[in-house]
Amino acid sequence: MRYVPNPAAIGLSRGKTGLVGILVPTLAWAWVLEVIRGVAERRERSPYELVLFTTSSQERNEELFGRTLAGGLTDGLLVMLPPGTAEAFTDMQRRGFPVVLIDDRGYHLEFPSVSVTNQHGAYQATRHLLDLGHQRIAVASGPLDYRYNQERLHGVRQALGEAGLALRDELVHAGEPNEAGGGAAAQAFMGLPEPPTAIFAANDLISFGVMAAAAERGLRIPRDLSIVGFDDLPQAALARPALTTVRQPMYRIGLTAVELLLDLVEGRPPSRSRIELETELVIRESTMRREF
Amino acid sequence: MRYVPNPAAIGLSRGKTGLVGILVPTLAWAWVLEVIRGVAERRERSPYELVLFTTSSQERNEELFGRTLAGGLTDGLLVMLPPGTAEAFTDMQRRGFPVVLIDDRGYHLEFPSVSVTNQHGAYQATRHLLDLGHQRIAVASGPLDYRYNQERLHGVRQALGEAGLALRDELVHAGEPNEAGGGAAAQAFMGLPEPPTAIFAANDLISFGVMAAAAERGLRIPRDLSIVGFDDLPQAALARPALTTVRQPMYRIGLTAVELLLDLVEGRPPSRSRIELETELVIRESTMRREF
DNA sequence: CTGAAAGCGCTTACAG
DNA sequence: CTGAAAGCGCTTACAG
Repeated sequence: MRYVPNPAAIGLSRGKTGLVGILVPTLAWAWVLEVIRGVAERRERSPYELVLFTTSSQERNEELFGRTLAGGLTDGLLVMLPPGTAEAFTDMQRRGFPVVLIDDRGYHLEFPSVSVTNQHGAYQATRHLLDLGHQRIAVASGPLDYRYNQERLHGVRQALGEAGLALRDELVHAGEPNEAGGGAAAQAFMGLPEPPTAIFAANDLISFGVMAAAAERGLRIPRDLSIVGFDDLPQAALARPALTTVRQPMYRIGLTAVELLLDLVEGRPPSRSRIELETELVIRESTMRREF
Repeated sequence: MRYVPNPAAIGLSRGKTGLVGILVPTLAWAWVLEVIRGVAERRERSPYELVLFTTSSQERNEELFGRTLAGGLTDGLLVMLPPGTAEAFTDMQRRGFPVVLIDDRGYHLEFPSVSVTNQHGAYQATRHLLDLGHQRIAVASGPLDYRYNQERLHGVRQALGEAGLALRDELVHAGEPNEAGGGAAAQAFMGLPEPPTAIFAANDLISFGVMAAAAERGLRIPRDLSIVGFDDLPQAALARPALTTVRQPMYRIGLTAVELLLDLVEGRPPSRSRIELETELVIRESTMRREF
């Protein structure tokens, strides 16, 4: 009556563990947590439990993961992949172990994946700035070895190109994907003979760094400088001024990714294995018509 | 060479699974995520993996959990316990299964637990308001069947008592622990013949609701009304005005709780089994000297 | 000290 | 259709 089957025994005899894993680089980023929330809530309607793997300490490298995971701890894995750490997972994937990549559809064409329209999002953001009369638009990017940063840069180039403008080298800064990187970018741009009138930042944290650095130099946002971010973190709406940004549907990314993974784990052919979700431009207070 | 032992087989033969679980009511609350971050990062330095259980859908009730978990999925469990759902865990605990409660040391005296100085935090917040000259101080509480809300209320009473003041019934409102509850409390208080000049809210979300409702009525914060919250959510520092609040060390709660759990799981006698962490009053912009 | 066997608690293919 | 047996991949107590 109060019988509870032993999961380890079931796992051993059936060759399935009833666990599904998610591997994240860190839990310190708000958007990672939103993805996990999407995963966890969708998972509740499935018989699988969720194992949370983190890689924030360097010791747990890809080999360790390849082992732990390929060894049969989980039946399938969601991966937010840091660049250059794909080999172990490629191997797992080849042996038929279900792996779904989140937000990295570029590098590993053989993997099922869920990502967002990075290029189109950046395109929309840039169009918004162009529509407001801005011509000198700079890009405060994160590291360009991340595929999605490349895609966002392409989106900016595309919009500028359609307007007959080129993106000059001095108006692109690739640095850390956080406030410090934004500060560095702002400093570089503001030292230019002709500083930009608007900045597209590859994520919201960079935007906040730009805003802080601009404020320090006495620049008023958006009057003196328009800023668009990317992500729509919870802080974006609360910042002063509230940040215009490209929203990523983090929760839906997580939800979609588990659904795809569960299909693979249970042997159902998924309807699509490379899914791209729409971003959305959220216009708030940090952008305005160019007045000078 | 590339041998990877099978966790299910190890688990079956050794009677240990190498997994440790955390059961949370929801992932929608920022502070829950901070606790998880503390747990996950501390866990990295251990051989255990982390299973994330959520109860946000009502279907997964305590019995289901008692079964899944007692059945041997994990070697130990961290529990953020909703009130009145303790029975299954009490049972597990009695049978020697390691369970550590987070933030609920009141109800279940037999459990190891990690909590914060709720009463003292509220005491400090209230003292701060008294020091600013406030005499009519109201409490916008969450549900009083949560032990920590009771403790916070006691802290307020204690500070008022020391100042020779009593907390009158009409100055206590217990409602939902969110913005809506804060709005309702504000409405109740502002309709009073003698409205309060300061409000202690049992959490930050309630504070935000109070602030919004006050703003709607044309009250300026802190000039017309001082507000203190509890939690120090990320939004607290970004709110307008920035919220004075009692900080809970969420990250450290998580970290401390896993350490305690790992001690129990590995049979080490923990140094302390009922741990209370210090809160800290963070004074920002939402409180000021009473001027009328 | 080494190595073969039993056992952990299930599932499933198979004999009756 | 029912029930006893084999097997999943380890660990560990035990025989040699």
